[in-house]
Amino acid sequence: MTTRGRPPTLSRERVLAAAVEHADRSGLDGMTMRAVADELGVEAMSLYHHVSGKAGLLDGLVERVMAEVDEATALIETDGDWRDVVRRRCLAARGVMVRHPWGPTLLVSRTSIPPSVFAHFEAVLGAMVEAGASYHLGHRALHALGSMVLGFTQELFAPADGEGDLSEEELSLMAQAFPHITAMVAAELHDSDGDVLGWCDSRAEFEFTLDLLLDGLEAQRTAAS
Amino acid sequence: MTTRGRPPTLSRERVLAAAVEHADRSGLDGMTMRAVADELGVEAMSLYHHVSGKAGLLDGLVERVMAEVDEATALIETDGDWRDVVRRRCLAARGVMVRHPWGPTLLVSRTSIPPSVFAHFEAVLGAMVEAGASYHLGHRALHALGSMVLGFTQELFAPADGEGDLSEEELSLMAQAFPHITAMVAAELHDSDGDVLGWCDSRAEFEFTLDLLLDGLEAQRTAAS
DNA sequence: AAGAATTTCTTACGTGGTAAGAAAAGCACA
DNA sequence: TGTGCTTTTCTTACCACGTAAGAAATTCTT
Repeated sequence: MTTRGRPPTLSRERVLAAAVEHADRSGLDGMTMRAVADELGVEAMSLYHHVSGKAGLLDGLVERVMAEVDEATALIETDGDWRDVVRRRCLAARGVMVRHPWGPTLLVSRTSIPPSVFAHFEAVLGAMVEAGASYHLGHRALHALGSMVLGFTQELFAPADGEGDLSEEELSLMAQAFPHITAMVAAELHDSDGDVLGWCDSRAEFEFTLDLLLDGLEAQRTAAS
Repeated sequence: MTTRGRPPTLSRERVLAAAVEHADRSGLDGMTMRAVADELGVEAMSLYHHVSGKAGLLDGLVERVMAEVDEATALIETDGDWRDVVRRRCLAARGVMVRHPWGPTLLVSRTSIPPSVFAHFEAVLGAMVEAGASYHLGHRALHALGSMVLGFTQELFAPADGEGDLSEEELSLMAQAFPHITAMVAAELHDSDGDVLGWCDSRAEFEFTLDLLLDGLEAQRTAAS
Protein backbone atom coordinates (compact mmCIF):
# COMPACT_ATOMS: atom_id res chain seq x y z
CA MET A 1 0.00 0.00 0.00
CA THR A 2 2.19 2.80 -1.26
CA THR A 3 1.30 6.43 -1.84
CA ARG A 4 3.28 6.60 -5.01
CA GLY A 5 2.12 8.46 -8.10
CA ARG A 6 0.70 11.78 -9.08
CA PRO A 7 -1.36 13.20 -6.24
CA PRO A 8 -5.06 13.02 -7.08
CA THR A 9 -7.08 16.18 -7.40
CA LEU A 10 -10.28 14.19 -7.83
CA SER A 11 -12.01 11.48 -5.88
CA ARG A 12 -15.15 9.48 -6.34
CA GLU A 13 -16.79 11.66 -3.72
CA ARG A 14 -15.91 14.89 -5.46
CA VAL A 15 -17.06 13.57 -8.81
CA LEU A 16 -20.39 12.41 -7.45
CA ALA A 17 -20.91 15.61 -5.51
CA ALA A 18 -20.35 17.64 -8.67
CA ALA A 19 -22.72 15.40 -10.58
CA VAL A 20 -25.46 15.77 -7.97
CA GLU A 21 -25.04 19.51 -7.98
CA HIS A 22 -25.19 19.65 -11.73
CA ALA A 23 -28.28 17.46 -11.83
CA ASP A 24 -30.00 19.59 -9.21
CA ARG A 25 -29.34 22.65 -11.32
CA SER A 26 -29.76 21.41 -14.88
CA GLY A 27 -31.47 18.06 -14.67
CA LEU A 28 -30.29 14.75 -15.99
CA ASP A 29 -30.35 15.69 -19.63
CA GLY A 30 -27.51 18.16 -19.56
CA MET A 31 -25.44 15.84 -17.43
CA THR A 32 -22.64 14.81 -19.72
CA MET A 33 -19.24 13.56 -18.71
CA ARG A 34 -17.75 16.71 -20.15
CA ALA A 35 -20.09 18.94 -18.17
CA VAL A 36 -19.33 17.25 -14.88
CA ALA A 37 -15.63 17.40 -15.65
CA ASP A 38 -15.89 21.08 -16.49
CA GLU A 39 -17.53 21.75 -13.17
CA LEU A 40 -14.46 20.26 -11.53
CA GLY A 41 -12.03 22.12 -13.74
CA VAL A 42 -10.87 18.90 -15.27
CA GLU A 43 -11.03 16.97 -18.54
CA ALA A 44 -13.73 14.39 -19.19
CA MET A 45 -11.41 11.45 -19.34
CA SER A 46 -10.13 12.16 -15.87
CA LEU A 47 -13.41 11.02 -14.43
CA TYR A 48 -12.78 7.52 -15.62
CA HIS A 49 -10.32 6.85 -12.84
CA HIS A 50 -13.04 7.42 -10.26
CA VAL A 51 -16.24 6.15 -11.82
CA SER A 52 -16.61 3.48 -14.45
CA GLY A 53 -18.00 5.50 -17.31
CA LYS A 54 -21.33 7.18 -17.57
CA ALA A 55 -23.19 4.17 -16.26
CA GLY A 56 -20.97 4.13 -13.22
CA LEU A 57 -21.61 7.78 -12.68
CA LEU A 58 -25.36 7.22 -12.75
CA ASP A 59 -25.01 4.30 -10.38
CA GLY A 60 -23.12 6.62 -8.11
CA LEU A 61 -25.94 9.13 -8.26
CA VAL A 62 -28.44 6.49 -7.24
CA GLU A 63 -26.15 5.55 -4.40
CA ARG A 64 -26.06 9.16 -3.28
CA VAL A 65 -29.81 9.75 -3.27
CA MET A 66 -30.41 6.55 -1.44
CA ALA A 67 -27.75 7.50 1.07
CA GLU A 68 -29.64 10.71 1.69
CA VAL A 69 -32.81 8.73 2.18
CA ASP A 70 -30.98 6.53 4.63
CA GLU A 71 -29.82 9.56 6.50
CA ALA A 72 -33.27 11.11 6.63
CA THR A 73 -34.55 7.80 7.84
CA ALA A 74 -31.91 6.77 10.31
CA LEU A 75 -33.58 8.25 13.36
CA ILE A 76 -36.97 6.69 12.88
CA GLU A 77 -38.01 4.62 15.87
CA THR A 78 -39.01 1.15 14.94
CA ASP A 79 -41.63 0.44 17.52
CA GLY A 80 -45.24 1.40 17.66
CA ASP A 81 -47.72 0.84 14.85
CA TRP A 82 -45.90 -0.45 11.80
CA ARG A 83 -47.87 2.01 9.73
CA ASP A 84 -46.21 4.91 11.47
CA VAL A 85 -42.79 3.48 10.80
CA VAL A 86 -43.49 2.93 7.14
CA ARG A 87 -45.27 6.21 6.83
CA ARG A 88 -42.34 8.21 8.15
CA ARG A 89 -39.99 6.25 5.99
CA CYS A 90 -41.96 6.96 2.85
CA LEU A 91 -42.30 10.61 3.67
CA ALA A 92 -38.60 10.88 4.32
CA ALA A 93 -37.88 9.30 0.97
CA ARG A 94 -40.31 11.65 -0.66
CA GLY A 95 -38.56 14.61 0.90
CA VAL A 96 -35.30 13.56 -0.66
CA MET A 97 -36.91 13.10 -4.05
CA VAL A 98 -38.37 16.56 -3.83
CA ARG A 99 -34.89 17.92 -3.20
CA HIS A 100 -33.57 15.95 -6.16
CA PRO A 101 -36.36 15.87 -8.70
CA TRP A 102 -34.26 13.81 -11.07
CA GLY A 103 -34.20 10.99 -8.50
CA PRO A 104 -37.30 9.06 -9.51
CA THR A 105 -36.53 9.40 -13.20
CA LEU A 106 -33.05 8.11 -12.62
CA LEU A 107 -34.23 5.25 -10.46
CA VAL A 108 -36.73 4.00 -13.00
CA SER A 109 -34.18 4.22 -15.75
CA ARG A 110 -31.65 1.98 -14.02
CA THR A 111 -32.17 -1.66 -14.87
CA SER A 112 -30.95 -3.29 -11.69
CA ILE A 113 -31.94 -2.50 -8.14
CA PRO A 114 -28.96 -1.50 -6.03
CA PRO A 115 -28.49 -2.69 -2.44
CA SER A 116 -29.27 0.76 -1.12
CA VAL A 117 -32.80 0.40 -2.44
CA PHE A 118 -33.13 -3.08 -1.05
CA ALA A 119 -32.31 -1.68 2.35
CA HIS A 120 -35.53 0.27 2.26
CA PHE A 121 -37.68 -2.58 1.29
CA GLU A 122 -36.04 -4.60 3.98
CA ALA A 123 -37.03 -2.02 6.57
CA VAL A 124 -40.62 -1.86 5.36
CA LEU A 125 -40.93 -5.59 5.19
CA GLY A 126 -39.35 -5.97 8.60
CA ALA A 127 -41.81 -3.57 10.19
CA MET A 128 -44.72 -5.48 8.75
CA VAL A 129 -43.52 -8.94 9.53
CA GLU A 130 -42.68 -8.00 13.08
CA ALA A 131 -46.20 -6.67 13.38
CA GLY A 132 -47.50 -10.09 12.47
CA ALA A 133 -47.95 -9.86 8.72
CA SER A 134 -47.20 -12.85 6.53
CA TYR A 135 -44.39 -12.70 4.02
CA HIS A 136 -46.99 -12.97 1.35
CA LEU A 137 -48.75 -9.84 2.52
CA GLY A 138 -45.39 -8.19 2.95
CA HIS A 139 -44.51 -8.99 -0.62
CA ARG A 140 -47.70 -7.42 -1.83
CA ALA A 141 -47.08 -4.41 0.36
CA LEU A 142 -43.68 -3.89 -1.22
CA HIS A 143 -45.24 -3.87 -4.64
CA ALA A 144 -48.04 -1.60 -3.55
CA LEU A 145 -45.76 0.82 -1.78
CA GLY A 146 -42.98 0.68 -4.34
CA SER A 147 -44.11 3.70 -6.26
CA MET A 148 -44.72 5.56 -3.03
CA VAL A 149 -41.06 5.57 -2.27
CA LEU A 150 -39.37 5.82 -5.59
CA GLY A 151 -42.00 6.55 -8.13
CA PHE A 152 -41.66 3.29 -9.83
CA THR A 153 -43.54 0.23 -10.74
CA GLN A 154 -40.86 -2.18 -11.60
CA GLU A 155 -40.76 -5.88 -11.42
CA LEU A 156 -39.08 -6.10 -8.06
CA PHE A 157 -37.81 -9.59 -7.96
CA ALA A 158 -37.56 -10.51 -11.56
CA PRO A 159 -34.10 -12.02 -11.91
CA ALA A 160 -32.95 -9.06 -13.94
CA ASP A 161 -30.10 -9.75 -16.32
CA GLY A 162 -28.09 -12.60 -14.98
CA GLU A 163 -29.04 -12.55 -11.38
CA GLY A 164 -28.65 -16.28 -11.56
CA ASP A 165 -24.90 -15.87 -11.48
CA LEU A 166 -24.48 -14.79 -7.91
CA SER A 167 -21.76 -16.48 -5.95
CA GLU A 168 -22.50 -18.44 -2.82
CA GLU A 169 -20.86 -15.72 -0.76
CA GLU A 170 -22.84 -12.97 -2.34
CA LEU A 171 -26.02 -14.81 -1.59
CA SER A 172 -25.10 -15.35 2.02
CA LEU A 173 -24.05 -11.74 2.36
CA MET A 174 -27.40 -10.75 0.94
CA ALA A 175 -29.15 -13.03 3.38
CA GLN A 176 -27.33 -11.41 6.24
CA ALA A 177 -27.94 -7.87 5.12
CA PHE A 178 -31.58 -8.41 4.15
CA PRO A 179 -32.92 -11.29 6.20
CA HIS A 180 -36.58 -10.49 5.75
CA ILE A 181 -36.34 -10.09 2.00
CA THR A 182 -34.42 -13.31 1.74
CA ALA A 183 -37.00 -15.13 3.82
CA MET A 184 -39.79 -13.62 1.80
CA VAL A 185 -38.34 -14.71 -1.52
CA ALA A 186 -37.82 -18.17 -0.13
CA ALA A 187 -41.38 -18.35 1.18
CA GLU A 188 -42.89 -17.09 -2.05
CA LEU A 189 -40.83 -19.42 -4.18
CA HIS A 190 -41.87 -22.31 -2.00
CA ASP A 191 -45.54 -21.46 -2.13
CA SER A 192 -45.75 -21.13 -5.85
CA ASP A 193 -45.47 -24.62 -7.22
CA GLY A 194 -43.88 -23.71 -10.49
CA ASP A 195 -46.43 -21.58 -12.24
CA VAL A 196 -44.97 -18.38 -10.94
CA LEU A 197 -42.97 -16.97 -13.76
CA GLY A 198 -44.43 -14.68 -16.30
CA TRP A 199 -46.81 -11.90 -15.63
CA CYS A 200 -49.74 -13.87 -14.21
CA ASP A 201 -48.09 -13.56 -10.89
CA SER A 202 -47.40 -9.95 -11.37
CA ARG A 203 -50.94 -9.44 -12.56
CA ALA A 204 -52.15 -10.77 -9.24
CA GLU A 205 -49.99 -8.19 -7.47
CA PHE A 206 -51.37 -5.54 -9.72
CA GLU A 207 -54.95 -6.50 -8.98
CA PHE A 208 -54.23 -6.62 -5.30
CA THR A 209 -52.94 -3.09 -5.20
CA LEU A 210 -55.65 -1.90 -7.50
CA ASP A 211 -58.37 -3.29 -5.29
CA LEU A 212 -56.71 -1.86 -2.22
CA LEU A 213 -56.96 1.55 -3.78
CA LEU A 214 -60.42 1.12 -5.23
CA ASP A 215 -61.88 -0.14 -1.99
CA GLY A 216 -60.21 2.60 -0.03
CA LEU A 217 -61.53 5.21 -2.39
CA GLU A 218 -65.01 3.75 -2.27
CA ALA A 219 -64.93 3.89 1.52
CA GLN A 220 -63.99 7.54 1.34
CA ARG A 221 -66.74 8.22 -1.12
CA THR A 222 -69.48 6.72 0.99
CA ALA A 223 -68.10 8.32 4.13
CA ALA A 224 -68.25 11.74 2.52
CA SER A 225 -71.84 11.59 1.33
CA MET B 1 -54.92 18.74 -53.20
CA THR B 2 -52.65 17.40 -55.89
CA THR B 3 -50.82 14.10 -56.06
CA ARG B 4 -47.78 15.62 -57.64
CA GLY B 5 -44.27 14.60 -56.65
CA ARG B 6 -42.30 11.47 -56.02
CA PRO B 7 -44.61 8.70 -54.78
CA PRO B 8 -44.02 8.05 -51.08
CA THR B 9 -42.74 4.68 -49.96
CA LEU B 10 -43.13 5.71 -46.35
CA SER B 11 -45.94 7.05 -44.24
CA ARG B 12 -46.29 8.11 -40.63
CA GLU B 13 -48.08 4.84 -39.98
CA ARG B 14 -45.33 2.70 -41.47
CA VAL B 15 -42.67 4.60 -39.59
CA LEU B 16 -44.44 4.26 -36.26
CA ALA B 17 -45.23 0.61 -36.88
CA ALA B 18 -41.57 -0.10 -37.55
CA ALA B 19 -40.60 1.84 -34.45
CA VAL B 20 -43.03 -0.10 -32.27
CA GLU B 21 -41.76 -3.36 -33.65
CA HIS B 22 -38.18 -2.37 -33.05
CA ALA B 23 -38.93 -1.26 -29.51
CA ASP B 24 -40.75 -4.51 -28.78
CA ARG B 25 -37.72 -6.42 -29.96
CA SER B 26 -34.80 -4.34 -28.75
CA GLY B 27 -36.14 -1.88 -26.25
CA LEU B 28 -35.97 1.87 -26.34
CA ASP B 29 -32.22 2.11 -26.07
CA GLY B 30 -31.38 0.72 -29.45
CA MET B 31 -34.08 2.76 -31.09
CA THR B 32 -32.14 5.23 -33.17
CA MET B 33 -33.40 7.04 -36.21
CA ARG B 34 -30.94 5.07 -38.30
CA ALA B 35 -32.15 1.75 -36.91
CA VAL B 36 -35.79 2.49 -37.62
CA ALA B 37 -34.88 3.68 -41.10
CA ASP B 38 -32.87 0.52 -41.71
CA GLU B 39 -35.83 -1.60 -40.76
CA LEU B 40 -37.77 0.15 -43.51
CA GLY B 41 -34.95 -0.12 -46.03
CA VAL B 42 -34.54 3.59 -46.06
CA GLU B 43 -32.12 6.29 -44.96
CA ALA B 44 -32.46 8.05 -41.64
CA MET B 45 -33.23 11.44 -43.07
CA SER B 46 -36.21 10.08 -44.94
CA LEU B 47 -38.07 9.70 -41.68
CA TYR B 48 -38.10 13.44 -41.20
CA HIS B 49 -40.87 13.89 -43.74
CA HIS B 50 -43.20 11.78 -41.63
CA VAL B 51 -42.26 12.49 -38.04
CA SER B 52 -40.70 15.60 -36.65
CA GLY B 53 -37.39 14.26 -35.48
CA LYS B 54 -36.68 11.85 -32.70
CA ALA B 55 -38.99 13.63 -30.28
CA GLY B 56 -41.82 13.38 -32.78
CA LEU B 57 -41.12 9.71 -33.21
CA LEU B 58 -41.36 9.15 -29.46
CA ASP B 59 -44.55 11.18 -29.32
CA GLY B 60 -45.86 8.91 -32.03
CA LEU B 61 -44.98 5.87 -29.99
CA VAL B 62 -46.89 7.21 -27.01
CA GLU B 63 -49.81 7.86 -29.31
CA ARG B 64 -49.68 4.28 -30.52
CA VAL B 65 -49.59 2.65 -27.09
CA MET B 66 -52.40 4.82 -25.88
CA ALA B 67 -54.38 3.98 -28.98
CA GLU B 68 -53.98 0.33 -28.13
CA VAL B 69 -55.17 1.03 -24.63
CA ASP B 70 -58.17 2.83 -26.06
CA GLU B 71 -58.92 -0.12 -28.25
CA ALA B 72 -58.64 -2.60 -25.41
CA THR B 73 -60.89 -0.33 -23.41
CA ALA B 74 -63.51 0.64 -25.94
CA LEU B 75 -65.96 -2.09 -25.12
CA ILE B 76 -66.10 -1.54 -21.41
CA GLU B 77 -69.62 -0.88 -20.21
CA THR B 78 -69.89 2.21 -18.14
CA ASP B 79 -72.65 1.28 -15.77
CA GLY B 80 -72.57 -0.74 -12.60
CA ASP B 81 -70.14 -0.18 -9.77
CA TRP B 82 -67.61 2.45 -10.74
CA ARG B 83 -64.92 0.23 -9.32
CA ASP B 84 -65.60 -2.39 -11.96
CA VAL B 85 -65.33 0.17 -14.71
CA VAL B 86 -62.07 1.54 -13.43
CA ARG B 87 -60.77 -1.90 -12.64
CA ARG B 88 -61.29 -3.19 -16.16
CA ARG B 89 -59.81 -0.05 -17.58
CA CYS B 90 -56.66 -0.35 -15.52
CA LEU B 91 -56.30 -4.01 -16.33
CA ALA B 92 -56.71 -3.30 -20.01
CA ALA B 93 -54.01 -0.65 -19.82
CA ARG B 94 -51.80 -3.03 -17.95
CA GLY B 95 -52.26 -5.64 -20.65
CA VAL B 96 -51.00 -3.23 -23.25
CA MET B 97 -48.00 -2.28 -21.15
CA VAL B 98 -47.14 -5.92 -20.75
CA ARG B 99 -47.14 -6.28 -24.51
CA HIS B 100 -44.96 -3.21 -24.84
CA PRO B 101 -42.68 -3.18 -21.82
CA TRP B 102 -41.06 0.04 -22.96
CA GLY B 103 -44.40 1.79 -22.58
CA PRO B 104 -44.17 2.95 -18.96
CA THR B 105 -40.55 3.99 -19.33
CA LEU B 106 -41.43 6.01 -22.38
CA LEU B 107 -44.43 7.60 -20.74
CA VAL B 108 -42.51 8.74 -17.70
CA SER B 109 -39.76 10.16 -19.86
CA ARG B 110 -42.06 12.43 -21.86
CA THR B 111 -42.44 15.81 -20.25
CA SER B 112 -45.96 16.67 -21.33
CA ILE B 113 -49.06 14.56 -21.03
CA PRO B 114 -50.69 13.90 -24.39
CA PRO B 115 -54.45 14.05 -24.92
CA SER B 116 -54.59 10.29 -25.32
CA VAL B 117 -53.53 9.96 -21.70
CA PHE B 118 -55.99 12.57 -20.54
CA ALA B 119 -58.73 10.54 -22.13
CA HIS B 120 -58.08 7.81 -19.62
CA PHE B 121 -58.13 10.03 -16.65
CA GLU B 122 -61.30 11.56 -17.95
CA ALA B 123 -62.93 8.15 -18.05
CA VAL B 124 -61.83 7.26 -14.54
CA LEU B 125 -62.87 10.58 -13.15
CA GLY B 126 -66.19 10.40 -14.97
CA ALA B 127 -66.98 7.01 -13.53
CA MET B 128 -66.30 8.24 -10.03
CA VAL B 129 -68.12 11.52 -10.26
CA GLU B 130 -71.17 9.88 -11.77
CA ALA B 131 -71.11 7.50 -8.84
CA GLY B 132 -71.35 10.47 -6.52
CA ALA B 133 -67.74 11.21 -5.69
CA SER B 134 -66.59 14.79 -5.27
CA TYR B 135 -64.11 16.28 -7.66
CA HIS B 136 -61.73 16.50 -4.79
CA LEU B 137 -61.87 12.79 -4.17
CA GLY B 138 -61.67 12.22 -7.91
CA HIS B 139 -58.52 14.25 -8.05
CA ARG B 140 -56.97 12.20 -5.33
CA ALA B 141 -58.06 9.03 -7.06
CA LEU B 142 -56.30 10.11 -10.24
CA HIS B 143 -53.10 10.61 -8.35
CA ALA B 144 -53.47 7.37 -6.47
CA LEU B 145 -54.33 5.37 -9.56
CA GLY B 146 -51.89 7.11 -11.85
CA SER B 147 -49.12 4.64 -11.42
CA MET B 148 -51.59 1.81 -11.73
CA VAL B 149 -52.23 2.68 -15.31
CA LEU B 150 -48.98 3.98 -16.59
CA GLY B 151 -46.40 3.33 -13.99
CA PHE B 152 -45.84 6.89 -13.20
CA THR B 153 -45.95 9.35 -10.41
CA GLN B 154 -45.89 12.60 -12.18
CA GLU B 155 -47.28 15.91 -11.26
CA LEU B 156 -50.48 15.59 -13.18
CA PHE B 157 -51.70 19.10 -13.42
CA ALA B 158 -48.60 21.11 -12.98
CA PRO B 159 -48.67 23.65 -15.79
CA ALA B 160 -45.77 21.93 -17.48
CA ASP B 161 -43.66 24.14 -19.71
CA GLY B 162 -45.78 26.92 -21.02
CA GLU B 163 -49.20 25.52 -20.51
CA GLY B 164 -50.23 29.07 -19.87
CA ASP B 165 -50.07 29.79 -23.56
CA LEU B 166 -53.11 27.87 -24.67
CA SER B 167 -55.45 29.64 -27.01
CA GLU B 168 -59.07 30.22 -26.10
CA GLU B 169 -60.11 27.66 -28.68
CA GLU B 170 -57.75 25.04 -27.38
CA LEU B 171 -59.12 25.52 -23.91
CA SER B 172 -62.68 25.21 -25.05
CA LEU B 173 -61.82 22.15 -27.12
CA MET B 174 -60.23 20.67 -24.05
CA ALA B 175 -63.30 21.46 -22.00
CA GLN B 176 -65.46 19.69 -24.55
CA ALA B 177 -63.26 16.65 -24.84
CA PHE B 178 -62.58 16.32 -21.12
CA PRO B 179 -65.48 17.89 -19.27
CA HIS B 180 -64.86 16.18 -15.96
CA ILE B 181 -61.20 17.00 -15.85
CA THR B 182 -61.94 20.57 -16.72
CA ALA B 183 -64.54 20.81 -13.98
CA MET B 184 -62.22 19.19 -11.52
CA VAL B 185 -59.39 21.60 -12.20
CA ALA B 186 -61.81 24.48 -11.85
CA ALA B 187 -63.17 23.15 -8.58
CA GLU B 188 -59.75 22.51 -7.11
CA LEU B 189 -58.44 25.87 -8.16
CA HIS B 190 -61.45 27.51 -6.59
CA ASP B 191 -61.15 25.64 -3.33
CA SER B 192 -57.51 26.36 -2.79
CA ASP B 193 -57.30 30.01 -1.90
CA GLY B 194 -53.89 30.63 -3.28
CA ASP B 195 -51.64 28.44 -1.20
CA VAL B 196 -51.80 25.60 -3.65
CA LEU B 197 -48.59 25.77 -5.54
CA GLY B 198 -45.48 24.04 -4.47
CA TRP B 199 -45.23 20.57 -3.14
CA CYS B 200 -47.25 21.00 0.03
CA ASP B 201 -50.27 20.25 -2.02
CA SER B 202 -48.63 17.37 -3.68
CA ARG B 203 -47.46 16.15 -0.32
CA ALA B 204 -51.08 16.00 0.78
CA GLU B 205 -51.87 13.83 -2.22
CA PHE B 206 -48.94 11.66 -1.40
CA GLU B 207 -50.06 11.19 2.17
CA PHE B 208 -53.57 10.45 1.08
CA THR B 209 -52.51 7.64 -1.20
CA LEU B 210 -50.03 6.37 1.32
CA ASP B 211 -52.66 6.12 4.04
CA LEU B 212 -55.07 4.47 1.68
CA LEU B 213 -52.53 1.76 1.10
CA LEU B 214 -51.37 1.47 4.69
CA ASP B 215 -54.88 1.22 6.05
CA GLY B 216 -55.84 -1.29 3.41
CA LEU B 217 -52.80 -3.39 4.20
CA GLU B 218 -53.49 -3.23 7.91
CA ALA B 219 -57.02 -4.40 7.33
CA GLN B 220 -55.69 -7.35 5.38
CA ARG B 221 -53.20 -8.14 8.09
CA THR B 222 -55.75 -8.26 10.87
CA ALA B 223 -58.20 -10.17 8.70
CA ALA B 224 -55.60 -12.85 8.02
CA SER B 225 -54.63 -13.50 11.60
C1' DA C 1 -41.05 19.57 -73.03
C1' DA C 2 -40.53 22.56 -69.06
C1' DG C 3 -41.48 23.50 -64.58
C1' DA C 4 -43.45 22.62 -60.03
C1' DA C 5 -44.02 19.64 -56.17
C1' DT C 6 -42.79 16.01 -53.12
C1' DT C 7 -40.11 12.42 -51.32
C1' DT C 8 -35.78 10.35 -50.74
C1' DC C 9 -30.77 10.36 -50.49
C1' DT C 10 -26.00 12.35 -49.80
C1' DT C 11 -22.94 14.85 -47.27
C1' DA C 12 -21.48 16.97 -43.33
C1' DC C 13 -21.53 19.15 -38.68
C1' DG C 14 -21.91 19.12 -33.54
C1' DT C 15 -22.28 16.54 -29.44
C1' DG C 16 -21.52 12.76 -26.38
C1' DG C 17 -19.15 8.46 -24.72
C1' DT C 18 -14.82 6.49 -24.49
C1' DA C 19 -10.43 3.79 -26.22
C1' DA C 20 -5.33 4.39 -26.45
C1' DG C 21 -1.62 6.16 -25.01
C1' DA C 22 1.34 10.31 -23.89
C1' DA C 23 2.51 13.62 -20.26
C1' DA C 24 2.85 15.02 -15.47
C1' DA C 25 4.04 14.36 -10.75
C1' DG C 26 5.25 12.10 -6.93
C1' DC C 27 7.75 7.88 -4.49
C1' DA C 28 11.53 4.19 -3.89
C1' DC C 29 15.73 2.43 -4.43
C1' DA C 30 20.29 2.79 -6.35
C1' DT D 1 21.15 12.63 -7.25
C1' DG D 2 19.06 10.41 -10.60
C1' DT D 3 16.58 6.56 -12.71
C1' DG D 4 12.59 4.05 -12.97
C1' DC D 5 7.93 2.68 -11.22
C1' DT D 6 3.19 4.15 -10.22
C1' DT D 7 -0.84 6.68 -10.34
C1' DT D 8 -3.47 10.41 -12.09
C1' DT D 9 -4.46 13.57 -15.58
C1' DC D 10 -4.56 15.18 -20.34
C1' DT D 11 -4.42 14.81 -25.53
C1' DT D 12 -6.00 12.96 -29.49
C1' DA D 13 -9.05 10.43 -32.01
C1' DC D 14 -12.93 7.31 -33.25
C1' DC D 15 -17.61 6.05 -33.55
C1' DA D 16 -22.64 6.57 -32.90
C1' DC D 17 -26.40 9.57 -33.03
C1' DG D 18 -29.47 13.56 -34.23
C1' DT D 19 -30.17 16.53 -37.82
C1' DA D 20 -29.28 20.79 -41.04
C1' DA D 21 -28.66 21.80 -46.01
C1' DG D 22 -29.28 20.84 -50.25
C1' DA D 23 -28.90 17.58 -54.33
C1' DA D 24 -31.27 13.83 -56.83
C1' DA D 25 -35.22 11.32 -58.15
C1' DT D 26 -39.88 10.87 -59.59
C1' DT D 27 -44.38 12.20 -60.72
C1' DC D 28 -48.03 15.54 -62.14
C1' DT D 29 -49.47 19.89 -64.36
C1' DT D 30 -49.58 23.00 -68.14
